[in-house]
Amino acid sequence: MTLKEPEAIAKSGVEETRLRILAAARKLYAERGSRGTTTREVADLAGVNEATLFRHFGTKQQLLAAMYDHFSEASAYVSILERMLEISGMEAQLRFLGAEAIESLRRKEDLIKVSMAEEIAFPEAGTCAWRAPVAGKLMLTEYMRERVEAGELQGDPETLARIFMSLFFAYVMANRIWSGEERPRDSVVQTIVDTFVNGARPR
Amino acid sequence: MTLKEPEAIAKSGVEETRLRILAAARKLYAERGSRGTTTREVADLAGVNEATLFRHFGTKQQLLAAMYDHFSEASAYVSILERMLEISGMEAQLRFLGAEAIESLRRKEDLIKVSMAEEIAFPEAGTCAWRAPVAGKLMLTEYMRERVEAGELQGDPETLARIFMSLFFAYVMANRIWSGEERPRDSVVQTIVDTFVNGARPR
DNA sequence: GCCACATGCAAGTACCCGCTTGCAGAGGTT
DNA sequence: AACCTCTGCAAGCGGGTACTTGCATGTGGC
Repeated sequence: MTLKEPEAIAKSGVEETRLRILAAARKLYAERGSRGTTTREVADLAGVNEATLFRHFGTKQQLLAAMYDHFSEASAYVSILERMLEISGMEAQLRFLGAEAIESLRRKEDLIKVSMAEEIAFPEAGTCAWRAPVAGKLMLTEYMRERVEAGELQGDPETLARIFMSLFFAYVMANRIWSGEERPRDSVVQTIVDTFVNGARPR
Repeated sequence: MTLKEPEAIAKSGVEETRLRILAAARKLYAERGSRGTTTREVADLAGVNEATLFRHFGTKQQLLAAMYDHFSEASAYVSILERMLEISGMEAQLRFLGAEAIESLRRKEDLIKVSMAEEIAFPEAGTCAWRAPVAGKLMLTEYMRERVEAGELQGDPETLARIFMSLFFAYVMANRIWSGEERPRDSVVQTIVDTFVNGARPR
């Protein structure tokens, strides 16, 4: 612990402080929006002095941007796609993808709602929060194109991708409002994918 | 203009003031959220003194509630359902419904986003803003039940209703984020309804 | 021992916001 | 003319908020 990586130890403390602040910001911003949350509250929740918060991030808006950036998980989508392709059978692949989409959306539901509301006032944050879903849609469009060319699906690939994602997007976003009873996740995924692939017409 | 309806003339002026304030509140709240908007700004945009705003609505929160209440159009759904039932053929009915849903959602997109972001901080407003969609889903569930009993569709009616509405909900909400090119509305409706009824599998 | 640095602490600045108040004018009613 | 109601205007109150500053403390590296 003496001379390996000069400022690593100090940095690790610094980094942990940063992370605590970012986590606190996410929690409070998600609950009340960035405008409904004071920097003092964020600092308190992070167990940090307000001055420290400003020394790290400079501005409340820069803190917001840093938060979106840190929690966007844009890279996660690639690994999901890779794991999906290891599964055989289109419907099983789509079910896997749907389940992952629900998990991902649910994890970021709070951020998405905040960014929706603040996208006009603070557009950078909006684009940042949406970066991952947009990337996901691009990859899914490519997948749909292959399915269509293979004769397994029909229609415009981009529209298919959008419809597919819409189903899960709306399921998560509107869950609290529309839900009667909460159904188990796998059953929901099964129903949605089945309807997407086969439609609602009786067979 | 002398003695018909004693305070009607005065009231009409009063009513117009109220409406101007409500419209201004909607515009600004939609742009920046209720917390991001000051009562002074609302009053200015309405061309009204701030004191007048408070004399009308008492509190900023009461203004917000009054705004949701005024713009919710909860009654519109009944007439849409009635007009839909005059059309013959399930797919044509669903296309009509989808087109109306897009129009209605687009008109209220701003309010929905505001209420989404504020539903935790101010739940009453949320329920108020969602009253109309919830009522619409109930009616649509009933419709789906009839289609299923008639053998025209299969599945759980409530789930079918939810899937159907989700498709249009997400289409409007995520339009700005996902859109490549804007497609004509009727074409979009056609594609979505067709996929809902027949699925994406080639025929 | 000394330096560099991250942090806590306390106080403060300069503004902003929701909301109130008192007064005055304008319009219509009786 | 007397009155009532709606409104504008200007000032202000109390509290909050983003952000700053100066100083003290502790910790690890040289």
